[in-house]
Amino acid sequence: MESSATSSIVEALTRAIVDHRLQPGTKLAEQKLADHFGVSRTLVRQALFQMAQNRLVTLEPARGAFVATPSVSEARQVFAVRRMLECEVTRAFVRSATPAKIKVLRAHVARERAAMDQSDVSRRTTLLGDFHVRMAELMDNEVLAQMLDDLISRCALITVMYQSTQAAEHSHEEHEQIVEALAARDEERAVQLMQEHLEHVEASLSFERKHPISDLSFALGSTPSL
Amino acid sequence: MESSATSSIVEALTRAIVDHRLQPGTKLAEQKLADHFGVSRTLVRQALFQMAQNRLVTLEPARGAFVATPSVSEARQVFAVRRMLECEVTRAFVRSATPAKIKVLRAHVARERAAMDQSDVSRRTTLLGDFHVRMAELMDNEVLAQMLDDLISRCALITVMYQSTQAAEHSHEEHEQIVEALAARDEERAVQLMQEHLEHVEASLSFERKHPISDLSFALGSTPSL
DNA sequence: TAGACCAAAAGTGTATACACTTTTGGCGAT
DNA sequence: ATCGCCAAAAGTGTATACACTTTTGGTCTA
Repeated sequence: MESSATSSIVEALTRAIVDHRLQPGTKLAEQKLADHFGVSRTLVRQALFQMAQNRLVTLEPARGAFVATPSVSEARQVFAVRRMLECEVTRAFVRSATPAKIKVLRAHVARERAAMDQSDVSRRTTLLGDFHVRMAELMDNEVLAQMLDDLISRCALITVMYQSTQAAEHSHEEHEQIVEALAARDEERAVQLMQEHLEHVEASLSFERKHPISDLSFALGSTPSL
Repeated sequence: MESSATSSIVEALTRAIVDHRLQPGTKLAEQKLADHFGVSRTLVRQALFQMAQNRLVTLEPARGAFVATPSVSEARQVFAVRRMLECEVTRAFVRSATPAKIKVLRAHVARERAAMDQSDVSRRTTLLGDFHVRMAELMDNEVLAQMLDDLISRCALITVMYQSTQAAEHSHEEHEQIVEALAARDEERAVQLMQEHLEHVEASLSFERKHPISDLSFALGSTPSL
């Protein structure tokens, strides 16, 4: 039932949104998407419904689906939740830290570094978000990991809307510091750094709206059709 | 688009599951539900999809939808997340507490009391869960509130599966204590109580499986059709 | 020229159709 | 009696059809 057709549409659209090839406010017409992916509207509708629950898309009755445009207030709320949740995740991580887990995080940060050096913007954004998901995954708590994954994809959309581009390097450095504190099993420092990191990310958002137009077919042009 | 037809199906099914009129493992056949609600399979499918994302329903490819049967491990994960999140919610609540907010919580606890006294099992279960959602709502954070709402409906399912019936009274008393600590703005005590409360609830789960069969039309019998 | 109005086009919301998969149940063989 | 096998029934997955709503764009009027 959870046919992979629908999920690959979700993934393609999600990537397009998170990579800001589809800008907030863009209309997502069902038939056009269906044509593009070579399927019927049925599957597209399922995908859009699903994405509406993730808040990456908003549905307006009888008017259709649009890439979500999170408000400033929503952005602040998302970050407030992340601070609550991730500080505790950090705390719990230190308690259950093992050399193997630290190694995974170090490897991840190294990949961030590589993406930075290559100025691969899309991959960089993804990896910076994934750092936080990795931590959650390492706690052996699926529920937690999926929750953070949702929150962070919403953050990606917020970031796209509001983040000035040069903040990435700063985020990466803070990730490195956090990993070192985790490796040292310095709980208070790790929590403190995580808290500050999230505050920095939130503070770096500019909260002034950019232009919300975009061409649908162009944005999805490079996507494998189905 | 987010037609209220679909959402009322979701609500009806959700209540039926949370009130354990539909037991975990019950097959949810699309055509039967469609007949019952007087709509086409299309809308039922949308509803089931949505509920699958909330983890109240699981979808097995080509086999259909079933009321979820959360594993013991998933139950523990959900509670672990709740402990992380709700301790922080409690902390933040104390900081932003006002007499008006305390009043809302007291009123809620009073409603719990009433449901207890009337032995209204279904309402009691709902209210005991809602206490935690109320707190989140009072923080003026929609994102947080909805997140907790999701977690708690999963808990309702878990509770149905694993909770011994007499634990409700205990939960209610603990809610009262928590509210008093919040009213006294005693942050550490409130957090401590919340933490213990969630530990008690988790500890009270018996983790031995009950019988998973059920008759679909019967369970939904009292539901308004569409 | 600006604005209101209306018909055509485009698009969404729901139902239905149909292919394909799983389940069911009976029949024959061991 | 039990197991395996196969055909019928039931059910899911996707596409299409059609009614109804919104949008578009042009014409008529002031």
